[in-house]
Amino acid sequence: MSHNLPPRTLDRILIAAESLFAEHGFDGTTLRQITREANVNLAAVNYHHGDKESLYLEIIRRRIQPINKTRLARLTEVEAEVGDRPVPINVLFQVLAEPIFGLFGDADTQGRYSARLLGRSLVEPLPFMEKFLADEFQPVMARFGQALRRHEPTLPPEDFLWRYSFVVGAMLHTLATLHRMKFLTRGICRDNDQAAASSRFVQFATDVFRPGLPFAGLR
Amino acid sequence: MSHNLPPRTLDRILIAAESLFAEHGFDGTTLRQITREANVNLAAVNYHHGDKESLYLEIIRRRIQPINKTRLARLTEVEAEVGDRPVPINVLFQVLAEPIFGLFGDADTQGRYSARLLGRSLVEPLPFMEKFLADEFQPVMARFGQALRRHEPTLPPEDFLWRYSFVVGAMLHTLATLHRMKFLTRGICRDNDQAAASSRFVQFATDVFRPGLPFAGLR
DNA sequence: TTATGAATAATACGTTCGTTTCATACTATC
DNA sequence: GATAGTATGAAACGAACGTATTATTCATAA
Repeated sequence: MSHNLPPRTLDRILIAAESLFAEHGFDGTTLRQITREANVNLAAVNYHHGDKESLYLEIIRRRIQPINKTRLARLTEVEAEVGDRPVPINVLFQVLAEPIFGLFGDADTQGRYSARLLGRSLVEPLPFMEKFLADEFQPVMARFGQALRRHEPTLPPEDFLWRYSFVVGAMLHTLATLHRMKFLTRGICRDNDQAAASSRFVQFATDVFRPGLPFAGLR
Repeated sequence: MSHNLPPRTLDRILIAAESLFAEHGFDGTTLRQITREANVNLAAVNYHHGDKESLYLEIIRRRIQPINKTRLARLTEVEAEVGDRPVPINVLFQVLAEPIFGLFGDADTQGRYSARLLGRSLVEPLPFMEKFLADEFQPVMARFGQALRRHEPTLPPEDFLWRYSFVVGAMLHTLATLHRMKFLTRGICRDNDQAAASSRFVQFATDVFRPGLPFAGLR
């Protein structure tokens, strides 16, 4: 009944679990690690969140749902602004990328783990979350794909999808590895540089889909 | 009792473990699954390969070492062919991509698991293999980066590395998800289509690094 | 205050994990 | 054919796993 109480325990579990899942994966993380890190009793996870899979799914859901909601809302906005004309490619990728890269921009360091976990779990989804992810991303991908497709209406779907797959791969890889960008670039690029990642990815994706690139009709 | 001649115990373990690790990850795979799948005794893994981490590292090593060796050899070849001129970008990416995408081309289906496992373990390397991977990829990345850099000599290193990171991400993502390309594209693209993935990726990466793209000097 | 249901804590349960032990079977050399 | 060295098999180890059970504390409504 007392839902007005500060649910400190419940949130501390989510926070601790998120960072541990991001670092060690689902199978590499134990409930004992989580409860120790969250400073709660071992039984608290099962009491509040059910089993381990439910906890994991809840963590993913509470991050990705607001992001996809924002994406759809912004897409509706920009589509209204341009009227009948197609939404510019760079705007489309801003709409797609900025909400999820925005995770890195949280005041604390939690957002880094959120983004890393999303990147990890979207590449190789665990069996128990396949259906959730399919339902969750279907509307976004459908509307976004349609909007992007207007810039390449004559391109065979296969060509379009290959390019799209490469670009999504680049985005997910960035989410999953932005925390060790400095190591990967031998000190040149900074770790967790949300602004750079977001703007550079948008520019990258925009150029990939800019009509008239030589490879558009090569094959 | 009955002992198959060609595949010895040691090899059967490697084969079975590779596919299981590719599907379920390191922590998601148990030695009992592996030995059951390989039809060998549970103790055989520890007897032949030491502990679980050593087995995993050996599986990665025996796939990536020939690939990197081939990459370096081919790079030497093409560099000799062009003399003082830079190696064309598309040739560079052929050298980088074709050996690893070639894994999919094995007669049996084992290569699919090899590629998928490499894609997975190169994105989020397990702690115990960080050093091996760093040593393994250092020569390849150094020589390849130098060769590619000759096409963009004035580009700031940071710009170059961001683009490179996106392209590598696209490649690794392709390796990790090529087995469900049909699902991801709603039936349009085929699963495990090595030829398409390889040639399209080379074309994609070549266009990304083609000099004179608008975003090269935008920021 | 007391009654009551929710939250926390302590602990135990049954499994399964990676690894080890030790006995047995095989293979090649003399 | 005995023997030594290698490989396999059956079983068990302690530790750690996810989850369940039970008891206790706490906050609030009656």
